[in-house]
Amino acid sequence: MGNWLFKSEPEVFSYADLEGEKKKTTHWEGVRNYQARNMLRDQIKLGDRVFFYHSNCPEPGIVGIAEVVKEGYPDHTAFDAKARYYDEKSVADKPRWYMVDIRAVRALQRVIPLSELKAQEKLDGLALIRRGNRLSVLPVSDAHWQEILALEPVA
DNA sequence: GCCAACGTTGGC
DNA sequence: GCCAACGTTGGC
Repeated sequence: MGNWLFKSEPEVFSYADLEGEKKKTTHWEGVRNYQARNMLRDQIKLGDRVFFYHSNCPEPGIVGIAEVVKEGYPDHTAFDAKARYYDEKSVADKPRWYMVDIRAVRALQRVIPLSELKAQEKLDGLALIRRGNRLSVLPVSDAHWQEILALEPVA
């Protein structure tokens, strides 16, 4: 089973928004980066776990857990000329962009802030805290997943 | 294929 | 708002 971290700007789509969706499920649309696309299309599998991360906000950090309920399929929002994520170079018979569906599992008891993740020696190598990594979809190793969850309990 | 210009991400 | 770190684009 794979572990991932998905970034979202809470002003655009927050973890609470995910919980408010029908069946607490959404399609992870709008990823327009080839590395992230490859993960969505090829590597992210049904049942994989996802940390939901809030970026570009007062307290960036991990706020919840979701799971993959549908594997990679074409991101149809790229086909719609009126949609925010329209890409004229992606067409239905040769889609350029992919997405998966995720469902909310639970909110964390507290936000685990980026600053705290950075301070953990045990999380060395975590893609999120490697210099300059701006991908919105990132892998998380089993060991790192466990280490992060171990940070959750409130003292 | 190189590389400068430009746009975006996202922490601070 | 600033700016570092990328990714993309397009001229050559």
